[in-house]
Amino acid sequence: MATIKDVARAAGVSVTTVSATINMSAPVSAEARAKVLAAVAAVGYSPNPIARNLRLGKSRLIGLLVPDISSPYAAGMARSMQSALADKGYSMFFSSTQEDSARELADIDRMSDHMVAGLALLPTCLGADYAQNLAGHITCPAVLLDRVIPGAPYDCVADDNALGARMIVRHLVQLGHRDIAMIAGRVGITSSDERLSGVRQALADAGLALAPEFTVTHHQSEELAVRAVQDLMSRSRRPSAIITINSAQVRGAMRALRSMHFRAPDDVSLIAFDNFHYSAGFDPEITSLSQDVGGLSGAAAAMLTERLGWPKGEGAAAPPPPRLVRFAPTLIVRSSCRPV
Amino acid sequence: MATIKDVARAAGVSVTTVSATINMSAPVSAEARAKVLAAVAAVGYSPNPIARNLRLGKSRLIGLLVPDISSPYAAGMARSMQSALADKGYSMFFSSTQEDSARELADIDRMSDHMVAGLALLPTCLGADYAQNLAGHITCPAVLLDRVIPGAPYDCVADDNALGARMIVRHLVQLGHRDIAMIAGRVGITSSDERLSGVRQALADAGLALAPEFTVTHHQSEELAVRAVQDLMSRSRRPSAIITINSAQVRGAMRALRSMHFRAPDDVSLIAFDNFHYSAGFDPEITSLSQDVGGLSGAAAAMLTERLGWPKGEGAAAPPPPRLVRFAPTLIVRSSCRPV
DNA sequence: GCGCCACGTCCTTGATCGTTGCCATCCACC
DNA sequence: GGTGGATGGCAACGATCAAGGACGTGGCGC
Repeated sequence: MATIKDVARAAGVSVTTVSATINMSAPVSAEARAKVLAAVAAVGYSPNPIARNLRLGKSRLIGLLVPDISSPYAAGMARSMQSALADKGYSMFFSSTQEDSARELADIDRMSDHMVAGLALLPTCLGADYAQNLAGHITCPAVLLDRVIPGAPYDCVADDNALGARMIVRHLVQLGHRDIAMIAGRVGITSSDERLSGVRQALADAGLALAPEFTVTHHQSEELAVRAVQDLMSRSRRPSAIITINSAQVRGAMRALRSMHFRAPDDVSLIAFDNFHYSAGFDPEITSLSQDVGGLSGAAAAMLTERLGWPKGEGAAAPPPPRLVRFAPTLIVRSSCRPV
Repeated sequence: MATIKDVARAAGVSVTTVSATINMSAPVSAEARAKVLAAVAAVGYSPNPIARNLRLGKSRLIGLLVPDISSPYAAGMARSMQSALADKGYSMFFSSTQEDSARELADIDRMSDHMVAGLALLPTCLGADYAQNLAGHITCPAVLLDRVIPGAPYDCVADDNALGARMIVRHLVQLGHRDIAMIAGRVGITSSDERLSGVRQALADAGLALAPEFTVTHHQSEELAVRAVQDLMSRSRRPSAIITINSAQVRGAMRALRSMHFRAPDDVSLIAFDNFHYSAGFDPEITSLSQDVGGLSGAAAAMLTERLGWPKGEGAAAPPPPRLVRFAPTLIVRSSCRPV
């Protein structure tokens, strides 16, 4: 490992000159610059980011935390963000927090120890005083993905769930559905809450209502969706359509229907807030909202890097206040919904 | 940020004593230890890993690189490895290389600059002299995931593809299939090559053969699988069963069949080397091999940490030679295959 | 015209970031 | 006096940055 000293020796200049050349932090004569660049090439020098980070007290590292990297939504986010940030010269720290907020906070701490410049967080939203806990651990600019934490001082990118809800409800209502059930997620996760209240509102606008016995809120796992759908479909009065909020629930719903020898859309229509690669492989193919994961990730990366590059100091303009950007989903009509 | 000096001042001892207490690198009296620990708690000290890494020339960081984090296989690996390594106090650097070996090598370099202790790599296996290129960039212990690079000086965990092939072939042959087609992946990726040659061998053992016109090798994308299956199924002589090597190909195969108004297993049986969450949501549910991703990841993490902890120096035993560990898959019989 | 000072440019010396490890020192005890 | 455990001082690790030196140039006063 060649160090800056080796370069200085090879170039016959001081380490400061080498540093100034590389970082363009001070004027260097053309002659000296040429000698330095030649020496850099000759000894195969690449700056040691560890030493630089120590000296500067900051790094070009971004921490990414998601509850479960196995979910297509999180994986898509991770892929796009990593790509976008790598293009801007950032490397990525990663943690799949397994829906465990203690782990999440601990990993944020570890990342902070490594002086990450920023964080991208799909938050677990678990535990009392979650927002406050988070604030106690995050010491750098952060961007929240998918889930809003009201009042938190971070940029946030999210789906336009109210719009998505209107799209879904309009589609179902146009098909004549009135007995609509919804399986939402854990209360307190805004993406789920917004989808639920959006559906409620959209139904109200259409003169309909989401019956309490047709409303399920719980953790969004496949198993619980299986039970929820089995329960819904064994009632004397059954829904004619079921809305789910993510891909795991779609899997669960399909399994539940099959176990009861029901079929979508013959016995019940199925529609989801979340599209995924496999939607098209199901039979029926699942009508679903496609969330703009690429758009979200791009915006998140852009907002984060904007904040990281914000000039500091006396004369500098104040950074923008926390922003919330929403992206419109697209309804992909496939074959899992049919007219009543 | 409290530093070790703050602790030393608060405890009334030297920084050396604080360091010795924390690292247990030298004997410290019970009295001093108590003072140090109290001071650590009082000032809220946490060691600065950057400074430590600089000083020691190594870190507790592991780099993970996969071609595409969106694939369930890679995501499962990432999740398990991150979890296992976090438990041992390692943090994770992450890169989704987008099936681009230049990016892969560049990211390995960046990770090396950050003095990662080890690498976990699901290699792209792309480009001429791939193994040699890799060797030129990897400067720390590494473990290869899923894809073997023959002769490379790294531990490797992989599926037992020969066994998997025998299981698949036995299942199909028992159902009376003789006209079997296989869609493999890019040549040069051992997991694909082994699956193909394993199927060939297993068929040969059963007195059958894989017809050249029923053998497709290409990059393992969904789109190419669509075309391959459309092609296979538009022949005058059609296969009675199709074997695919991964989940993207299953999606493609399902789409192709639907586009031609065929149905599995009525018109053709379908079986896959790779199980995934969504296999059960498909109709038919896909009969597939479940690869032991958890086992693979656990072994990979264990082998890597074993090497990282290997004592160095004169008297120490030599580290083990590169090891290749294979994990047996399980055949999950679902409803996508039927007797001829 | 000469000498001095001021100034700008380019470069170097030396301190520093927080940590660890080598070595010297100190004290108590045999 | 030797031994050995406990502790502190100091120099690194590789980089950046503040301060100041060297040097050439130009303006100005005598």
